[in-house]
Formats: sequence, C-alpha cells, structure tokens
Amino acid sequence: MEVKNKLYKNQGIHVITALFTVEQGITKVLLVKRTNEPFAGYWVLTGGALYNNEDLYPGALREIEEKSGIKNINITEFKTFGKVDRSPVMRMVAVCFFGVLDSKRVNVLRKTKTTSNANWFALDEIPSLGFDHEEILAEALKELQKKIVNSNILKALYPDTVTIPELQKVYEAILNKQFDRRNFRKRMLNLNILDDTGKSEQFDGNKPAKLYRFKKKIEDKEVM
Amino acid sequence: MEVKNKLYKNQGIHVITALFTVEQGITKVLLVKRTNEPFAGYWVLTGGALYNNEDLYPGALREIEEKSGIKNINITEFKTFGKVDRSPVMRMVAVCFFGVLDSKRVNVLRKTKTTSNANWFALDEIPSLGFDHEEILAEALKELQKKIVNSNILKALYPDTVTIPELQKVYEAILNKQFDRRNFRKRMLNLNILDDTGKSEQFDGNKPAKLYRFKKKIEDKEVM
DNA sequence: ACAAAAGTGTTTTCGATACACCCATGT
DNA sequence: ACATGGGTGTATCGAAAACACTTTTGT
Repeated sequence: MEVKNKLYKNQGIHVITALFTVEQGITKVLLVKRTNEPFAGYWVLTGGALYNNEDLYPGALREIEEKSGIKNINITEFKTFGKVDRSPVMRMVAVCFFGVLDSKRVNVLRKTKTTSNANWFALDEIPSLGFDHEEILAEALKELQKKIVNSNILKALYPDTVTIPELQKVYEAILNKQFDRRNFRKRMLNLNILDDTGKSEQFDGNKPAKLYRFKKKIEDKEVM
Repeated sequence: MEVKNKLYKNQGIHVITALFTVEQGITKVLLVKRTNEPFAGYWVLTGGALYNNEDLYPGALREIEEKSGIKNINITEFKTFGKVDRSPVMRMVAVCFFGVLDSKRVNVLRKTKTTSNANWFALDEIPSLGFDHEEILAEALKELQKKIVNSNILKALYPDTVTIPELQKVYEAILNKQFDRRNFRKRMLNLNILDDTGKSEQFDGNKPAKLYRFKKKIEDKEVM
C-alpha cells in the first residue's frame, strides 16, 4: 500500500544493537564511525534501517554484519526507542538489541560502505554518539546486567567449555562488582545452566580449573 | 525526507496495548471489534498506527482513547513485533504495551469511528483475533505476570488506598495461583512498595482491613 | 618448599514457607 | 454467641553470605 496521509507518511524502522565484550576484566562495546549524514564522523552502535523483506531479528543481524563483518551471534531485543526527533532526517523508530561476544573470536571490519572505522570502547571511554545511541547504550547495559543472571547468554563468550573462575571475571566486569570465589561457584552451579564435562583445564601454571559447558535449554524460574 | 528506495518504502508503526483488569477474581483483557479492513469484524487489542508527530508512549495512549475512550492510565512497553507479513496491507512493526486498570472506574466506549464493539474478555474466552494479536496478548500476559512482582503497577487498580486481602485476590487472579494469607501479607510488606495509612476499611461486614497506599517511587532491587 | 590459583566445607544469617491463634464486625 | 474474614506470631526450612582449609600445578 502506498501511504498518502501525512500523519503516517515516510516512517522508517531502525534495528540497532549494542554489542558487548569483556577484555581483561574490562567491559567494552563495539562502535562504528559513520561516513554518511546525518551524524557523519560520529561514532554509533551497529545498526541501520530495516528492509521490507526481513524480520526484525534477521534485520538486526544483517546490519551488524554490514557494519562490522560480525556474523553468527545471538542478540536479545530489549526496548524500542521512538522519540519524534530521534533522527533528524525522518521519523524513525529504533528496535534495539544487545549481544555479548568474544572479541578475540571475531574479525571486525575497519571500513565498510558506510563506516570509516570500528572499535571496542571501554564503557568509561565512550565518545559522543550520534542519534540517541548514548541513551540506547545506557539502557542496553542495564538490560544486559539484568539478563546475565539466570541466563545462558554468556554461552556466546564460551561456546564450547568454560571454567567458573573465567565466568566470575566476566560477571565481575559486567556487573562491576566483586564476588566471593566460593559462593560464586555455588551460585553458578545452583543456577543449573552448566553441565560438568568431567575434564579440567590444562597448562595453566596453577591448579587446573574444571571445565563446564553451558546447557542448551534453561527453564524460566517461577516468579512467585 | 521522501523515501524512494523500495527496500524501505512504505513502512509503518503500530502502537498496540493489551489492557487487563480483574473482575471477581477473573483476569480479563479489553478487545475491540474492527469495522475496517483488514480484519473487519475481528476482535483486536486496542491500538493503531503511530502518528509522525507523537512519541511512542503518547501514541499508544491516544490509540487506546480513540478505540475505547479510556484515558489517564499507565502502560508499560514490553516488546516489538515485526514479522514481515504481520499486516497484510503493508510493512508494519508493532510496538507493544500492556496496562492494568479497574474496569469499574472506566467507561468503555462501545462504538468508535473504527470499531463496532468493545468488551472485557476472560482469558479463557478469547475469540480469534486479527493480525498477530493473539501472540501479542500471550506475551503481554507473561510480561504482566513477571512485572507484577516487585512493581507498583497495581497502583492503577487502587490509586488511593488498598487492602492486602484485595491485593491478594488480584495477584491470585493474574498469576493463577493461590497464596497463604499470612505469608502473602508479609511478602507484600517486605516488598516495600506499600505505605501504611494508619486507617482501616469500614462497612465490610467483617473485621475491617487495614488501608495501605502504593508508594510513588520504588527502588530496583539489586540483581546479584 | 613455596607461591598461585582452584576446589571443598562449615557456620551463620535472612527470607520464605507452613502452620495456629486471636480480633473486629454484623447478624 | 457465632460466623466471617482480617491481623499477628512462631517454628522450620533453604538459599545466600561470611569465612578457613586443602589441593594441584610450576618453579
């Protein structure tokens, strides 16, 4: 259908993702530098306009790949942003996602058709972002912090095996908080999201840590 | 900006809300009957197309009022639905909300410019819905059930005062579960979302229940 | 043997559950 | 007085927090 009514005409949909990683205890987010107006020269989260022939989730993945080369990841939708003036060009609503991945396992493209640079930024070194991406990033981080408990989204960081001390470092980086080693272990095992592989780490210089594997399915806990 | 690229042309945004109420222990949702195509004659949730000059939340409220006459309510965004074919007319993405209100306090319009009827339906008596509204309703209910714990969204049902037995009936209806009277009280008071008014109910035939008031602000609990 | 990092165990505390009793009202 | 529904209290259980010791490796 061709839209004629001015009230609805020329609306568009952004799909935007905040991609997080943890490097040496530091939580970082992927930003790309725009070459096109609006906000040419600004850093932004990966994302762009949704196509008519794709669903939201695949659209968000396509935009991530186009802007960074990253593919085969899992993302989670968390909120839609739609202030009237969030894009200076036309009315755009932004369906937003977040994801976690291992920066060492992906090769980030520096330049693409619409970006001149890409980099992982520590959360306390975020430059001024284009559009409303600062607000989106702040909320994405909050959602990640909420979801990390009781979820297996960290499976993305450790697709095959993981040790509990490794996990603890990531939790501490993302939640920005320290945990007691012994209690952390108990909590992780009680969450029932890990399977014991029976094997242990090797070549570590110290006592080898046990290797676990994220379960494929995890049950939602009862709320009350 | 005028969109010319076919890939993005003619996209639109729905703002859709599932409005819940509880009547005599039964959870119900407000549905309206469409008069226009597509899905003329079908029952749907309140909602419609977002205008260019309004933000998402106000847009959702406007649609609620237009389709039902209900105003001055609180709603919560929970998810955006965007399957390519969710609307047979054109590409529409649906930003979805849920809300709770007291059906006795509102006057629901039976007919509007685009609806021929409106009614509260018990959850086990939902007719076949237009668009993807059955899916939206199912997820809205789940979100309501999650959010009802640790939130003051029930303030909408009891804007001034509430008794704990009243609250319990609503929780039981929405969560579809029974609670121990004494433990339920303790849990509600521990949530720290209620203020004691010092007063008591009157004219009830039995021992008067204490009156509480929902706090305005409630703090988010730490996740870990 | 020693340092470094990992695994296991115990005590305590606090919140959730199970359960019993008392109170205020209208009839 | 009694039936109805509401408020208060206690004992118990289980999860989470605080805290100490043992184990495995490399040097």
